[in-house]
Amino acid sequence: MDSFNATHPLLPKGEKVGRRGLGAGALGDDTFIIIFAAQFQINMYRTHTCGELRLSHVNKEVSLAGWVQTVRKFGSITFVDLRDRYGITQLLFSESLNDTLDANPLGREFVLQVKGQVNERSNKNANISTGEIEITVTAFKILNKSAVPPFTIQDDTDGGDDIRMKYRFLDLRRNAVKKNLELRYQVNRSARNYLHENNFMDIETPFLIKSTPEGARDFVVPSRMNPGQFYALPQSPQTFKQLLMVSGYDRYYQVVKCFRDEDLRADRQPEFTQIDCEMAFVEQEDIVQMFEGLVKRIFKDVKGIDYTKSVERMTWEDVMWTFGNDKPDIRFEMKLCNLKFPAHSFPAKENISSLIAGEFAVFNDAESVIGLSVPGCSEYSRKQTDELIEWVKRPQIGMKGLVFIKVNTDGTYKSSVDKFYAEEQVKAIAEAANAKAGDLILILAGAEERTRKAISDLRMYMAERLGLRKPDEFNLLWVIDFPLFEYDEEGNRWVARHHPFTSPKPDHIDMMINNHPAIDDAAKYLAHPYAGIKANAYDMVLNGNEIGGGSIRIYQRELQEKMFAALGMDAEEQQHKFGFLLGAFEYGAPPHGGIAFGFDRLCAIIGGSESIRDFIAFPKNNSGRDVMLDAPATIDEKQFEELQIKLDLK
RNA sequence: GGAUCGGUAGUUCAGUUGGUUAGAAUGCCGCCCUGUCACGGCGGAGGUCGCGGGUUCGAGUCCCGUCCGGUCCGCCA
Repeated sequence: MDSFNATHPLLPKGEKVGRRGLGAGALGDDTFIIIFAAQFQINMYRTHTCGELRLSHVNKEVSLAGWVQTVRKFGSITFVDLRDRYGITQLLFSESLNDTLDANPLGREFVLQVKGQVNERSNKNANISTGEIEITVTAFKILNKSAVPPFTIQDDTDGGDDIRMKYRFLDLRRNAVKKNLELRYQVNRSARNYLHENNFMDIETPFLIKSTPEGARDFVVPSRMNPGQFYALPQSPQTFKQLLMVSGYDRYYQVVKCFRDEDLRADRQPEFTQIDCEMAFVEQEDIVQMFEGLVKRIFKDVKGIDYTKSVERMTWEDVMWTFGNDKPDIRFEMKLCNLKFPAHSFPAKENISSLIAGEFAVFNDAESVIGLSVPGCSEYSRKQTDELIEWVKRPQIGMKGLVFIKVNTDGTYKSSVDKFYAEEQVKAIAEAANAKAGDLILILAGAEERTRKAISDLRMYMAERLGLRKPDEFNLLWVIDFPLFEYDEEGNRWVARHHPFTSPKPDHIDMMINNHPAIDDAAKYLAHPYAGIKANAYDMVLNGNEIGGGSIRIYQRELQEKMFAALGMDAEEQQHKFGFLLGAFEYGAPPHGGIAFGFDRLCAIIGGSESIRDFIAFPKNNSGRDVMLDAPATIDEKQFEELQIKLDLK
């Protein structure tokens, strides 16, 4: 079995192993990055990695270890591609090893150690970095066999998502996944370097904390030592980082797991990672500048992009008005034309509904009528416009129909409402929509909230169709001045839009304190003074994705109590849930604020992918399951007994 | 909680209006091959058509239920 000749030393005589780089690189030096590792002598198993050898190594005696990618038998010689994390090196087994190979056949994914000489290839392969050389094997040892993998370990694998997730440890061997994890690590390093250089301190906060069911559902963990009681896993380290500010650690950060027991999406996992940051003695402007710097640094370090332009800022009202969405993609224009809207939604805006005055009942009956000018689509065929109509009728969008106006290049107009409006009127609408010759104007009508969301979705859909969402283009945006409150129609109460620790704009504090929160009629909520209170909150948006959000916090006990009260929490409940924080605010809490970035999502966007699962080593599936572990699972009877818990499943 | 698409060989998929023995590619196994690198050539094995029920002379195909997976809505301070 053992084809490796033990009497042969692994290495040429006199050469020492392994101390050249590993210690200095991996342990101490901040400049250590992935690619350098390939240049270190590794250890007793190998002198080089599979991505390392070049023409300059010719004639060297080396040993390599890795996985068998392919075996190509060619008469009496055999080529083997040996793969490790760093690359692929071709091995040549010549005729003299045939008998040994026959006795010890190699298969895909076998773990192999070889010793041999580096030789220049007669036929070079320009596709791989080691393509100019090969190893003429003198001895080999099968370190471990492998079962035939259920899918091919190649860039273009034949495996589907399901099987790859079940065998994720094999999937992770593939370049396509590996480069995503490398990118994730680079983003991590870049962020940590930037924050370290700016005097931020990484402080760990606990994972076993108390459940405070505001917002998302908590994951809970039963306590054996305290029967009947439960820990919760943190949705974020929010209160801890605020306490750290009270403690004087004025610049804190953590790359930290957060947990939310809500349904999943392609870009949502039950456990996910945030770059969580907090600063003391800051105003919004300090945060904005510091963390623009962070994202720009990541662009520079990871993508080599110099993001020199200033980051745009828009208020929440402006983005909702202009794009219908609080995380607009501003890589392209396509601004909305608000033809009709309820007075309460955007008080400062002039109503131009006279433009659509006429006999068209759909517009007349609608609360809102919003248009969108799509560049260069006036030539759309009947089939194409029908396609768009079908698209908005899908249940996810839920509109009843779609009105379009073609602004022809010859200056004429053709619309689906020609019989209701004179050409002059159509022209006026087109001008209001800022349409140019050759554009196609799409108009939706209906209830304000739904229509605004639908037109925003349509805007993204059209941009996608037109190829305007370029994955290699990055456009940052700060959305500021969010509403402090949001009305929860189901619970018939006001809830914090960001979280209850977010401070109101100073001018709006009076408004918050002097208006009782109770409201009987949900329909009245938009007219309620709370609807107009703005928060010191900000989101960072990248290419139509919210990548980070934060706020300047409340740091005075009295104001925090008013805030809790506004959310319907009486003094007793406040004390029970957040007594520790209110107490801390009495002992010299400094003004402070912070931000948290969705690390997985940031990596996915920078990596040009829609799904964050590609950037997580061991992700959960759509139902929150780990299909590799088959978790969650039931637990032993003994464990239930220890916890003093009895199941009573409905 | 809801909508929608899918489940056929180890894997990725095709499979007509319901009709003979369910196919292809790839992977796997065997033999041949001294410059391959998506090697090539010849041969072979491999199927509970997710599961259960129904309609029918006959079901991979139609119907009902169920399980699993993808995407989305609700939800995600």
